[in-house]
Amino acid sequence: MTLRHAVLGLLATAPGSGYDLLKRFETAMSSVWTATQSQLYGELGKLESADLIEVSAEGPRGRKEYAITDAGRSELRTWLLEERPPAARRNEMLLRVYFLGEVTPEEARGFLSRHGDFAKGLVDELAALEASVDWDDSDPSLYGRLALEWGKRYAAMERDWAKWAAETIRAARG
Amino acid sequence: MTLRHAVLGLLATAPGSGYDLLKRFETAMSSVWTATQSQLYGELGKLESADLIEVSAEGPRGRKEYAITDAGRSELRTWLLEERPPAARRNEMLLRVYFLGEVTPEEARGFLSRHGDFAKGLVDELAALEASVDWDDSDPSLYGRLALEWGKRYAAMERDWAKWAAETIRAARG
DNA sequence: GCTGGACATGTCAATAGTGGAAGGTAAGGT
DNA sequence: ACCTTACCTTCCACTATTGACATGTCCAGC
Repeated sequence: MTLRHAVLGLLATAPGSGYDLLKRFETAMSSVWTATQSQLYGELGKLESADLIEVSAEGPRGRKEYAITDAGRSELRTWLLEERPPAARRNEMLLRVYFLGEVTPEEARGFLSRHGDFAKGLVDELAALEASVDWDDSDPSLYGRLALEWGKRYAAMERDWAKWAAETIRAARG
Repeated sequence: MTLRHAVLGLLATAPGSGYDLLKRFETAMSSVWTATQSQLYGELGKLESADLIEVSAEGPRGRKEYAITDAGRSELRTWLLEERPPAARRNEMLLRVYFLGEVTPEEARGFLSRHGDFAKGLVDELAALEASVDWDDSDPSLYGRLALEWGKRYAAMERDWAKWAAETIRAARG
């Protein structure tokens, strides 16, 4: 039931059509949550049926702009504050690490080194992104900044871990 | 197609029945990948049809022990070395952070503080786990140790980030 | 001998998510 | 006028995942 709340959250920030929301998923939120067209339009229909959102305007080309309702805002608050975010239980990269005993130590180090390079690139990208954004003092940008900082720390952690892991393999297996 | 490779990886380490694998998913791998019964037995059937695994023994209670085939090992290697792990694109906790502007700053700090406590608990748990395990020098334990270290670093990163984030909110909004 | 718990596999219905095709409208440039 | 591009929604087929239910066997302790 998370897509539902992602949509509610986006509409709580500002009303928009399915097409608008799709763009927001593809850009600002792409590293946090994603949705495809089919999923999104389906969810909008369900949310409207449940009276958590409503059509606030209609535009050209059949465009329907949705806005969150009071019931929707209340549902969003409940999700934010009363439900515990489940601990993440899937990580494809780590799954591979688990099975790295199936290849040679050299190959395993190669895998980790590629991953480390990727994380290093990400660190730079996020730093550049942060520098390029004009951080005003409004709420949305404050919380977006917290999320961006999380990304930076995550990427740095993976970069350092990958380096350490490759060295550990070398020490243990050559 | 990741469950497929998770199963192949487990069977590459040691043969086992569906029931065995389920236990391994629930314990050793629970923070890395999960699978339910229905998914697992279904996947075992598909993998057998594709000749990536085979029944290596039958036991009491209809038990079928599966073992990986050469084709399966080759598929596993390809997945490990030639496919790029996709960047994670969903994080429910971060999604909530994104929308924290919908609640008061006090509530937002409460959310982050609870999350920080959770991460702190995890750091301790993982440290205890590490201390309790008898790390011999075999391959599986080397790579399991790398994964465990990742978990420790991840939890520590989240703990520190949550603390920083709560302080940042206090500084900006009180 | 019985019984409860662990072992073991299988099916079903429902929801979540992916990818693509189809069908159409509006606006802007040439 | 024409054409391209962006806008916008809807539908469909497929795979992945969850959770519950069904069914039965073996084994240890009483």
